[in-house]
Amino acid sequence: MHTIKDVAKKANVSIATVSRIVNNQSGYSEETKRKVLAAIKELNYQPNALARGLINKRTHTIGVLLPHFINAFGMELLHGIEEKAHEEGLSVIICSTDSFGAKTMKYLQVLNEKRVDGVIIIGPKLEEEYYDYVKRMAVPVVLLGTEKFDNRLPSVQVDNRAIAYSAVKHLIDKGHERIGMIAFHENGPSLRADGYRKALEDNDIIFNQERIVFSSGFAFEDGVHFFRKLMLQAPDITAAYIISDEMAVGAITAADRLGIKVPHDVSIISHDNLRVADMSIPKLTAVSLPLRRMGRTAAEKVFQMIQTGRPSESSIMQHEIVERDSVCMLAKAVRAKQPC
Amino acid sequence: MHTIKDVAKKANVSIATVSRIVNNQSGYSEETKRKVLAAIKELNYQPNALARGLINKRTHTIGVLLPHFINAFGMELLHGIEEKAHEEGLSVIICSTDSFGAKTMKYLQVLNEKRVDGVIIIGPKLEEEYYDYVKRMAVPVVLLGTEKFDNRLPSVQVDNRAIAYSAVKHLIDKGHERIGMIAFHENGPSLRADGYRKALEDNDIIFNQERIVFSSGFAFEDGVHFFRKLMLQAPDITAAYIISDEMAVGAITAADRLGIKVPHDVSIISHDNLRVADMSIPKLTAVSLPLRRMGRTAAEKVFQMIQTGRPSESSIMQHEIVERDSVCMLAKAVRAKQPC
DNA sequence: GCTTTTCACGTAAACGTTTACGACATATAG
DNA sequence: CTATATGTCGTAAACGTTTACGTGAAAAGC
Repeated sequence: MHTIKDVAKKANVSIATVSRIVNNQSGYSEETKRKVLAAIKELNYQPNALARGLINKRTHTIGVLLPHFINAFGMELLHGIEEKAHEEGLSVIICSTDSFGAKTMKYLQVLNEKRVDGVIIIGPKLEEEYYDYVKRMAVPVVLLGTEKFDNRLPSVQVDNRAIAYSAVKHLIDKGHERIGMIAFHENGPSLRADGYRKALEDNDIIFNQERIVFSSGFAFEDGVHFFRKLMLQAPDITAAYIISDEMAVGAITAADRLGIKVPHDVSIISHDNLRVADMSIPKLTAVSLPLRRMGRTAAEKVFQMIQTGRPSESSIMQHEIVERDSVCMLAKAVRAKQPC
Repeated sequence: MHTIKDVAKKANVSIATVSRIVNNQSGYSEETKRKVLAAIKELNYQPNALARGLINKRTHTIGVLLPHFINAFGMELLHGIEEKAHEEGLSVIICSTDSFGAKTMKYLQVLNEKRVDGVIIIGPKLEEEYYDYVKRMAVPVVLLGTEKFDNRLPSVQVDNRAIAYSAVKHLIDKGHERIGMIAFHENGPSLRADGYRKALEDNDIIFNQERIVFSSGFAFEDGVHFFRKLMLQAPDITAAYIISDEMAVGAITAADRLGIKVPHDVSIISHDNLRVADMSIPKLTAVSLPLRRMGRTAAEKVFQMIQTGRPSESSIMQHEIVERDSVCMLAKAVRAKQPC
């Protein structure tokens, strides 16, 4: 591995001149530039980013913390981040904090020691401990997720209440009234459950506790389990809003076993719109989140913050409903009993 | 951000002593150790990895090149890599070489400039250009993938011929004889198509060109398209080996539209055994690849190479068949015409 | 009690860059 | 022709560590 000194020697100039040429600043003749460039090519010299970083205080590297690696959801975000980051000349170090806990702190320390230029934290919420740490790190941090707001730090998120509202409104527009929901079990009040409730109220449908069920996860298995539970609790529903695609697929499987046809007996609208939404039978009508774009935006924000040194605004991304085959119209006449 | 000097000053010792304590070497009294540790804690000093790397020639960072980010397949591999890497104290930089091409070269350069300790390259094959470059980088490189062998570099792979053989053998064991395949269209001879053919031959079933179809991709859409094509070319098959889960799901969708029931009319065995295999209806019987473990193994190999300085052996990972619901037994009596 | 070993440190060079400063030569202005 | 500006370069300090080497004191050996 050659250093700038080797190049300088070979080109018969000082290292300062080589440096100037490499960083193309001014202060040299065309003649010497040629010589130096030739030497660089011949030795195929690559500047040492460590030495550069040491003096410039820029590593052109950001860290991404994401829980539950495997999740397709996080992957889309990560993809967006990586894409944008590399466009801006940033490398990304991934830290998968699988079992949320002590590991995260370790990762933050590593990122700090490596002097990353910024950090993106994916996840529902930010523990106080982590917040304190990143604050002391004094690098740009942006939050990327779907759940709680932490307005002490810039974030890119979606409005879960509005999303749930849209989803349920869509079902209502299709003629459904007895609408179930598989929500996520949180400590505090659930934004999505809120939106669900609000949509019902705004359309003069009375809220029925039995029609909402709280899952402990977002996976396929949770879908089959909690859909069964939902149908047990509220057998008369004609539609359901399910807060992840995987769960929705699980619900379809469960429905299949229960002899319930989707969408003929019960319509399903899901959340996220990942690849799998397009692969199930029937294809899922879903609220689509611009995950890739969210990742890009997060990367853009850290980049901006790195450049300007001042905190960025938070962004709330728009969602949209993409209609496929898991929701069907319920004619007013048949609303009573029959399937559509 | 405090440096070792600040700590030294605060503890009234030299920076050398601080360094020794931080790296816990010998050469100081318990007394001074206490003092220094106290100073470190008070300033919450974190050593600068750049400066360390500069002098130690170790960055404790590896790079991972992976094409087609989005793919769940690559994600499993990446997950394994990340897991093991962090266990060994290595950070991982991801480089998604989406559009295979010029981007890869850029990434390699970046990794080189950042002086990563090792590189893992995920992908079917290694272009000559990249090979030359990584050779010049003179860092441990391991190949991770499923396709071609490149025995100039250590790799972790699976034996695709054996896998195809197993898959087809499994179908034969279940009583099938007219077996189709959706293979991947490659320039050279396909290992998987080879295994398919061999399994037939070994069981005295004549190979029929019409029963094999070559896809240009591995995605859902390819599955629906090429399954349709397959059924047009060879309407009499009772089973098919399809080389990706997503394609298999696509095939089921296509079958559904064609009025073909899986597995009653045609059985399907797929490849990879990703999460989606468990989520389709019917659940897919599949050849399971230990992707996570493959990732771990790859990371382990680079780590080993970093430590010892000598190249590692290549590994071929074992596969297994996990039986679910997409393959059914064909009784000898009914082999002629009826479904099972 | 004197030499030798051991221990606890400090000094300074090195890692590979960037960059402020100064030196010298040439061009420009008066 | 002198004074000044401009352009091309080199020297050396700095970034934050690690580590070889040296120093002095205390401990050990005789």
